[in-house]
Amino acid sequence: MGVFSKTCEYALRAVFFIAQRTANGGRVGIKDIAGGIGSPEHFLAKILQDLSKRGIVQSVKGPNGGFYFDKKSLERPLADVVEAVDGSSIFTGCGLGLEECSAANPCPIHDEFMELRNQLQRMLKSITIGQFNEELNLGIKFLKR
Amino acid sequence: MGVFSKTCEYALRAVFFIAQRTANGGRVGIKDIAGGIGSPEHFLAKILQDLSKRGIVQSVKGPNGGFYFDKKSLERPLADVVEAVDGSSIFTGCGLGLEECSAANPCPIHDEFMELRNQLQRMLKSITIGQFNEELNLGIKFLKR
DNA sequence: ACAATAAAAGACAAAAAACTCTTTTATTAT
DNA sequence: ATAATAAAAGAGTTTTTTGTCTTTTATTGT
Repeated sequence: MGVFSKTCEYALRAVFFIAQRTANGGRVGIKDIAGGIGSPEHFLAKILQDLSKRGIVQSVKGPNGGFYFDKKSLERPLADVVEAVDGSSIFTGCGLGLEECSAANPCPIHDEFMELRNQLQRMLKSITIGQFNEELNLGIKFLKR
Repeated sequence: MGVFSKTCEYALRAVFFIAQRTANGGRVGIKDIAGGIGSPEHFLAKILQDLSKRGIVQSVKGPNGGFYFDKKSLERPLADVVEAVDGSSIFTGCGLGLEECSAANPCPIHDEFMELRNQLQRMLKSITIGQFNEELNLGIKFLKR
């Protein structure tokens, strides 16, 4: 098990892929995206449908249609994608799975975990969807394998 | 989804519980443990059987039997429990789920994630199973709810 | 208007994780 | 030796996650 669900991993990879491919206009189809990140096509389609409904990614149907990001969306932090897919519990939940874990009622590792989660949150809030377009173009960063 | 699997969360809570209850000798039965941490009894039994086979927790059958920790085991780091249950991929895996993510072939968030994982590992290696016995006794830290 | 295209939606199927119940085995006390 | 106890083991079921296939709807170019 990773930090994120598989669904969320696909979502993040897809989001980076779409950003890179549509930074200069145009759209990418689901087949290209799925191929480009190595994910099951129809499964990814569901994920992107959901992100589209939530307004995180843009899409149009029909010929020359596909997914893309507008300027504003490219500035969105990764945290928004993660929260949309996996929920916010990843930033707040207890490390030992306790429902009512809090500073007043802490599990043994409450403090240490809080720090970790805060670091994750800081990181995901500081990274934007469009941030790696160039490095992906240059082949310095990868989304497959 | 948490950082750990549900199975692992139960394991960690159980381990803390057993440590506290057997710090001064004796054993705890599975019913007490499951009740004490709020987990399904038979499911937890499986988990502890596995930890027992791996030598992380000690157990004896029969009357006055149950689970316990010997002195040495109390000094074990939490990382050992986590690795036994969830595997080591939690310390090494790619944040975006890529198989071949590495410094030479990095995903976009490779560096940031590595730091996070290292912090998790440091934390889990520095905390021991028996470390919270006193605070649990005093009712300062909790394993339920 | 019509055909082609591509996302959206719906209904499943497979696999994995989480959970339950029953039987067996080992240990202890009498 | 025997009965009681408690973990170990086995054989399931349920739920969640992941993945597939088909049909529908919206858009575009001719």
